[in-house]
Amino acid sequence: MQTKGPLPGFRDFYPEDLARRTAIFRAWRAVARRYSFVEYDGPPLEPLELYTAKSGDEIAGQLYSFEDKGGRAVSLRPEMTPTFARMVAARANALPKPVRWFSLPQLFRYERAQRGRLREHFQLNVDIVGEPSELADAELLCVAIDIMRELGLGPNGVRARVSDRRLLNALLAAIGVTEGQLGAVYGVLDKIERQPHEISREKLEAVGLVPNQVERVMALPDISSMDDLDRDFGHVEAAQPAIAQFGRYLGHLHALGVEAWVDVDLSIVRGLAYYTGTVFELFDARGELRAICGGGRYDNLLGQLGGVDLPALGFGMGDVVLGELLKEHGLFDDGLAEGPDFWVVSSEHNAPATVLRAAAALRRLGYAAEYVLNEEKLRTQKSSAQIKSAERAGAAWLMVLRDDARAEVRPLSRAPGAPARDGTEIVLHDLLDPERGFAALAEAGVPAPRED
RNA sequence: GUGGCUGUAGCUCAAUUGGUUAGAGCACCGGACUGUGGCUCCGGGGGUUGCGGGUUCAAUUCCCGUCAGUCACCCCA
Repeated sequence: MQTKGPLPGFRDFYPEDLARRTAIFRAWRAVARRYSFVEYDGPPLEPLELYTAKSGDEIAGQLYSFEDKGGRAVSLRPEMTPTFARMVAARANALPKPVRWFSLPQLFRYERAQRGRLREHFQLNVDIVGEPSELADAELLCVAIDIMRELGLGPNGVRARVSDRRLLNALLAAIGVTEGQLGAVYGVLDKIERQPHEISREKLEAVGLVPNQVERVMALPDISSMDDLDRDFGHVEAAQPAIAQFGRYLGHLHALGVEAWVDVDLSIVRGLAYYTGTVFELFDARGELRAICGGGRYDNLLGQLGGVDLPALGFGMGDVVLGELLKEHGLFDDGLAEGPDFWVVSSEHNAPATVLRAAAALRRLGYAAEYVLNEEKLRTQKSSAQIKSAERAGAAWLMVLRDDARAEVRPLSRAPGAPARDGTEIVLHDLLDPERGFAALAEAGVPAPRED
């Protein structure tokens, strides 16, 4: 039933949903920082021309754009790169190179929603500016792969498919593909897995490739190693620099310890035209979902967008497909319950106000504390019923009041059917002093409060 | 934007060839088990069957439209 709810393609985040999102964000930030990237952000709403100027009308049809009350043509951001380019360009001379920035923007597009593709999503953006070395390319991909590792996904669950446009251009030139045919050939390679080979061949013939050229293009996706490259193109003098460069890239990935994830795949093209060098995509190993992540080197884009001639590379990783994959692998099950640290239970021997004082003291110490939020129940409800509430709330510890001066502290969780364990008695007054309070709780086995 | 499939309680699903007041489990709320627990038992709230029209004595069921979801195409930052 769907009478009211979020707009099509938008999501409500219930606490359990937000907990999953937060888990993804945590992994993103943790790994990015581990590689010494720093976080930035920009406006979610930008001038429309920021996006139409770059690639013409290519994505204009999918922009979530409108006119604001001041008559300005504006758009919710569909991607972060133009904003990033503007910000970097504005301080290009002052920033130490290479620039290593990341961001977690919420992005928007206006198109029909389908699985893994909504009108709104969060996308980690990681970019490096000012470094032409393939060491930077390797570092960048390593970040993306390390995030998979951080989330519990190994080489059996996720594959990184890598290619390089400079390499591909060199190989296509060796085959005899002309500049004018390049775009069409890219298109065929991009779809070669999803489209019958007959169609691919027809399209290649349609742009003027002779049968021998068609077969050599169709064979490019079979190249999966440096050995394959040497075998098929080792004799082509003009292709050697690009082949060697790609080899260095793979070598760095090996040294960084992520080689097990990486597959050479020359059919990885990436849709947008601005990539100039390495390109890569991360996929679930079963190939059931859309790409988890995509990126590469775009050495000319900062010049076009921001007017500064700096090499750059980056990737985007969305939360939607990633979330589906984590759900499939059952990696979302733990750590979702955010219950209180303590549940304070009243007894017939204490005044209700004592419950409030005990909870307040725990909270001042930094613990999350809860109790039955109903005065009548606080006076009369049996402790068994209160403990039942504590369980449902997911509390970690019970503080059962003995009277107005003392309480028993014990862990709530226990094996089903096991008898209740005896707790440790503490003096409530001790909680008012941090030093004595933490000491008393430590004696009962309670860890220090979490800080986050 | 184009086409296919699907819409019944918060969730998963029932309801005879079209037939009376649309049911169950889980979840939620309350209570009992006469003061330290996941069990068990009892009770309760909750639906204009997505919405609107049509056919019919009668529509959850058949037809049309619409909205939403989903899949494919287009596209993919």
